[in-house]
Amino acid sequence: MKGSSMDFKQKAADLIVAQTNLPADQVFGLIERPKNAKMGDYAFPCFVLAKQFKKNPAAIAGEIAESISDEAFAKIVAVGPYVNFTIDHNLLIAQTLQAVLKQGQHYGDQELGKGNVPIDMSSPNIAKPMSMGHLRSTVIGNSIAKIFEKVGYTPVKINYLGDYGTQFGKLITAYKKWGNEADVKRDPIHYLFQYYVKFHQEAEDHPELEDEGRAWFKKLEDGDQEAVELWQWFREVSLKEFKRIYQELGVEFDSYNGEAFYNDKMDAVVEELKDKNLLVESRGAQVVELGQDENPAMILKSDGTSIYLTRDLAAAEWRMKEYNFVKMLYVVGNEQTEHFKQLKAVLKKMGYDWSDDIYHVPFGLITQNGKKLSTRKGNVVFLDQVLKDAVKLARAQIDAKNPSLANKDEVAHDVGVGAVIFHDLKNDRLDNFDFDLEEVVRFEGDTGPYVQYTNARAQSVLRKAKALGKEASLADINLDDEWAFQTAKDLADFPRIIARAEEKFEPSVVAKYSLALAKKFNKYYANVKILTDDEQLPARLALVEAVSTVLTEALRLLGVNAPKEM
RNA sequence: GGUCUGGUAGCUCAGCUGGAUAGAGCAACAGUCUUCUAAACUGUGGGUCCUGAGUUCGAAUCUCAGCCGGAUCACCA
Repeated sequence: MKGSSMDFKQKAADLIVAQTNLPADQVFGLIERPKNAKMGDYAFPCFVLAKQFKKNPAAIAGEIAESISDEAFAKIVAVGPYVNFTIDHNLLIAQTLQAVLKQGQHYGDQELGKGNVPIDMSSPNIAKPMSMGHLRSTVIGNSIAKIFEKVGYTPVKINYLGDYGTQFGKLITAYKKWGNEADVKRDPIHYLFQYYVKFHQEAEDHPELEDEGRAWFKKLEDGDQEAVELWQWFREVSLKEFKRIYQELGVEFDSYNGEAFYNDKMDAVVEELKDKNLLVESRGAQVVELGQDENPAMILKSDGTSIYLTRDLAAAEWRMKEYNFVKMLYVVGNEQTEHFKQLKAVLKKMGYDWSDDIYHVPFGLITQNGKKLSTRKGNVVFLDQVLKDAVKLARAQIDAKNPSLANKDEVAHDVGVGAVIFHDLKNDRLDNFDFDLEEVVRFEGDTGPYVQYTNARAQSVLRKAKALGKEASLADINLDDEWAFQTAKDLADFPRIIARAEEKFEPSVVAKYSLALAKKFNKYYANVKILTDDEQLPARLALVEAVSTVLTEALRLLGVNAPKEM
């Protein structure tokens, strides 16, 4: 934590402790940041001391402020009941820039834990297009993986594909009735999805279709050659399509073990539950009782077939054996909260204490025009289309703003896709939002492109400096303007921001931070002429370089590229 | 109805383990490009922090109750 503002807060706490004999951790906890920067950088409220010393807080603050001093602080004064500390600005700037430039992209790396952390994420269904909902799971999971990696863990990104289940019986039925091979080969997801939607429409008037679907699924389960071949084909072409989109998003997986992978592992779980006397018959089904107020966890339906909880139990056990995880995360919509409660509860009953290491990382629902998206009704927002539109808009923006840019297509991709990803990550995971393309693909204000643009400007300055034969230096830093200080203070916060994002499984913490830092730097840029040739030029360049380093790293943690020009 | 979750500016949202005049972005209006990329910066207007009690020296933040919205409540995933 060397070089961060942690040092200063700790220092302030130490000074208070030495003077008051209050417990160190209490003092540290009480120290806050004044909302108004003019008040100083840290403040210690003296209310708690009022009773102890039987004096009014303002008087106590005055006495404390007068009796302590330290070279780390330019000013320590009492304002009302507060002892306000003003950091030696240049000291903080110098320390922070030193830390960032020396550590480069590793600035902010920490050892908060270690071991494997499987992250169950994305998990689209075969033969269905990826929607904005899958985008959320994908980008949130991807970002959490990067954040966990930065603090010492080894993330394992698992794409738990929806590649099995009764819907494949329906799909086979639909394909055989209305489909043809050429269409599927040409545009697999599009046509397969069309068949699927048509099946549901037709089934409303012709319920016998459902029976046909069930029959085909039975055949699939029994290993019927035609059924298995069709299923494999559907899976293969779908996966190929998904991988294309993942490439667009810059997301890679460590495992594509989907639902089908666990088909042969469920019987063992059912046996285990029986052996442990946890299975009870209820209304013809086999369940695990979870207590008075809880719904029982269904393991086998009344027709004897398994259900997704059964499969998830098998998957959890298998993953424990395979990865010996220290934590396991499921990045799945909040509508499945109950399911994961049950999953954890059943594992606990089975005697697995590692159930406590499983976390459901839920996220809010995306609607369109206020209505819930429904795959079956064909009311979806296709992720593929959104990305295409975003890139196209970004390209138009470049043509308008920077027509001489060299690699326009590449940058348009980074900016367009970056805008979509950033938009999804900047708000609290649990917030619901209504999909609106214009809103998602914005380039101004609190957006990904704003952060990217800020970085591009910083890079531009560094390029120009290099052309002039100037470069950043940590020697003799003496930046005394307020904008530089505010920027440096944010830079110093980066390690703590990452720690908080990890603790809360919350990429938005990093996204908001990147916006705040970009804003501070833009003010600096607007008010300070960086490339003035004086003795502080190397110091200013050090600040610019540090900002670019941290912005780039923050964006990387979000899964967003940071082009050097745009 | 039970459980979970949310209610902050016209809109979308920040506000960390309670602390000093409640903050951004968008939208509106007014400025700033012969000067490091104006995808930026500056300024103006805009708020009963859902309501009511309680805890506290101090509450947007914690507790309880109520109102409103969302999710969910075993044989889909």
